[in-house]
Amino acid sequence: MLKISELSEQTGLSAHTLRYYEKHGLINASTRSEAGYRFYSAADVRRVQFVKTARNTGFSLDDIGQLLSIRVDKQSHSCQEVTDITQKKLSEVNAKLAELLSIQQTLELLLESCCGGPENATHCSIMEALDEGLLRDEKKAATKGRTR
Amino acid sequence: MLKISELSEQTGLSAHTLRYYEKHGLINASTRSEAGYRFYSAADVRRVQFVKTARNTGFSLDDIGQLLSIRVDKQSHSCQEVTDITQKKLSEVNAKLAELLSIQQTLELLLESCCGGPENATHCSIMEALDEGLLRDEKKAATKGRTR
DNA sequence: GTTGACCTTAGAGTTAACTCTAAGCTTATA
DNA sequence: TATAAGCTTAGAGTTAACTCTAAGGTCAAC
Repeated sequence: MLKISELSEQTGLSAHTLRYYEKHGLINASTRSEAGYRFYSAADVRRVQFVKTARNTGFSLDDIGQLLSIRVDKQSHSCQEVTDITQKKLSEVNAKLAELLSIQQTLELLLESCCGGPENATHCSIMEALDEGLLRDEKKAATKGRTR
Repeated sequence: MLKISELSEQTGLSAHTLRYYEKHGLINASTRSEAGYRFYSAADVRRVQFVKTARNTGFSLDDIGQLLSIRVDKQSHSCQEVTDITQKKLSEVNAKLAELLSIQQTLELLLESCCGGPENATHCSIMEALDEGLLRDEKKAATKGRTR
């Protein structure tokens, strides 16, 4: 049986976070001392590690709540329920990735366009691009054609 | 001169958001009516559009505050200041991308490993992987070798 | 002159996942 | 036995960027 500080050490989660997870119904100490101190069994530790792994895999605490309720009674749940949760998360991740990749590309283009030197920013092409809404790069390519 | 609702329509930002940006020092209505109504000039509108573009490019409101203070006095600032802000943002984006790509890969592996069917989750490989900390895939490859 | 749409402000609420604080027990060590 | 480290709870604070509410003033139209 581990005290909360020992569980914290084993899992790398702070005691605060462990209590927070408990308050949100994700984990529990299967016993308490007379004085109310939490004591964690080996099964408790495995559950906490499950939560940590799921967290590292990008699942929200809400998702993890669902996964845990499947975990404690696997017979009553299907693989499809598990893949549904996983697929939903993957879709979210893919959406976020698409957004970030677009931003990354824009930032790289901006950095390429600017000298980055000590001269003053009067003609800074990053500032100009932001002023013109970025997209005008294409729209104005014919009309104005300013690059670099 | 535009009223706030008209500016909202032109920019796609809600009147609430425009007031929020003002409260945080990003924008301003250059004049007010006697009754206190905000009126935005063409220059005001361009500034708001700059903010919106920068926002779409991933910059935080804090970053944008810095960019705006360069924008109003370009002579006193260098291109390097602008690229520094941009580079910092790109680094953040790259870090986030790396994290998300790793999560994406993990989720894809999980989905590949599971049948996703209506059978019960007793032997669900996603649940098993989360139970075992995912990484054990490699570590245990020699000892146990459970895959699929 | 009275609706109704629009404007104002200050300030509270939202989201997610912590993170920290305060006030007060408990336990181990010297 | 006294001190310090560690535990308890309830609840507040943090972050970012909104988003909404309440209470009330203004303005154009009928």
